[in-house]
Amino acid sequence: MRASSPNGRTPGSRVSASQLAQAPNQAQPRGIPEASIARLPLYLRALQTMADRGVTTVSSHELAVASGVNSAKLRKDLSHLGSYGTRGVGYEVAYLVYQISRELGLTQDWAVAIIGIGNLGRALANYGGFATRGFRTACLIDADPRQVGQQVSGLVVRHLDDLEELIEEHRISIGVLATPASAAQQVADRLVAAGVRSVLNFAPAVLTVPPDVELRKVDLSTELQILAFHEQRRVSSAGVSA
Amino acid sequence: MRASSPNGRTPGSRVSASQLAQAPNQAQPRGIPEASIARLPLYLRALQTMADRGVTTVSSHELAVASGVNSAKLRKDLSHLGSYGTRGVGYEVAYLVYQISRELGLTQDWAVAIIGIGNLGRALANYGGFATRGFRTACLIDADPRQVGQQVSGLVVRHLDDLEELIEEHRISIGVLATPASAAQQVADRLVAAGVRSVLNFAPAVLTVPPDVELRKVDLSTELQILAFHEQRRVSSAGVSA
DNA sequence: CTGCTTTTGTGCGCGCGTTCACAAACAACT
DNA sequence: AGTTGTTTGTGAACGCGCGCACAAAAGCAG
Repeated sequence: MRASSPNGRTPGSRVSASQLAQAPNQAQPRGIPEASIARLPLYLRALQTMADRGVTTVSSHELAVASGVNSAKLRKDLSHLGSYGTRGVGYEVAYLVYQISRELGLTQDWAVAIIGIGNLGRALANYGGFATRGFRTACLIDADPRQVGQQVSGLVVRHLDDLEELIEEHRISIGVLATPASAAQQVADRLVAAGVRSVLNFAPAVLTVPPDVELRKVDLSTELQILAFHEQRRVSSAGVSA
Repeated sequence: MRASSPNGRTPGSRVSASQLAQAPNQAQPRGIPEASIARLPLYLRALQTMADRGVTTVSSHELAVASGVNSAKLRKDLSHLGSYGTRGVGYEVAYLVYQISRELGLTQDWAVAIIGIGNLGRALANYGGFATRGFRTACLIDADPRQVGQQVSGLVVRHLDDLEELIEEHRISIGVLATPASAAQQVADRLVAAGVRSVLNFAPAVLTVPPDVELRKVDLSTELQILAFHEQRRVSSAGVSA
């Protein structure tokens, strides 16, 4: 086996104002740490893989290795959603899958709208990982008249003008922004105004949304730049390979 | 103006074993905190936008607002790469752009290989954000014979069999994995064996790499699941809107 | 040259998250 | 039933990162 990968971090930046400086961060009914929540999808995927292989029971150590995290961290994460393990045995895979799915809200289906049907938007529309995890891509929206009317992944691309109407019609709860950076804030504003309170932003722009809107951001080039930093440090500290 | 977005987090999970438990984490020559590095690309983008608008000088507060972070945090981040500000005035935009670029290693160009030319791989290949930031997509690789030979974004897709050869030929330093989850580990192994020490993984799989390889992960569906969690909590704590 | 304003750079405290380490709990076996 | 072995759940310590708040520094005005 290879070296373990013990160090997981929050995957994706939470940009929402869920814990402002002056907000006393009042204890929620079920206060699961944000860092734990970010790892639940990881566990869920590992568990589903195991379930597919017919595994019925798993220890914290096995699941930790499969998820690439520390086993103590894993147990603490799971303990936040109740005591679903049996000491001396481990966890029942199927039951744990259900509990995590329930906690993440994946037992219901969420209607997702993708705005910006460029290369990335099209990739997201075709991405199978959404549908299998309780997310339903309900509508595709673009501002370019040449895109409108085209069929992508079984859906007809609609025009940005109809955004508000489409959101209400399809009961969209999550908006995915794959627009150019210049249009992102404007579209985000309209999404928020139309009632969407969860936004996933792929556009390379800093967005501002009201505090009650959850905004997450994925920046592809940022990731590459962080890699470049480490690569560069390696090169400069070692010798330059001519 | 809108509500500020004060809370930035590490954008993307660092999965590499750069700080193992027993490793004493020896002080590097230039020990810039990982959290700071992750924000540098953010500052850089804001600064370049300002430079394009002709702004020559910027205060920490202005730049902080444009980047969506706290101004003290911003100053501390910048202080890690030297004292490039003038008290009472601010920072010179052009000089700061240069310093951050240099620190991130963006003054040299990095050859990137994208493996897996499906929807996502194609989107990445066409993504303009890479080229403008010092990254050069040097080759596209796929295992599917039907993809091989096709032209995508000005490059001909090559077969996975030639991976090692292509990496050496193009002096690839960064590998981007956009393969199905089932193939990701196998390809990662070959990348590492061929000398690639920076890997960006888009496949929904937990990869294991040697400790000296920097592995970062972007998981699209994980982000959606985290959004779903918050959305669900909102729904369950408030009343259900019939 | 002196005093006032602005903005950087940073010392310090605080809170969160991670990890170790151990006791409680359960199964299996004699 | 008692004993042994395994694994969970968690108390406690540690370290990192964030943000406040302030002193040092630079410009500017008179």
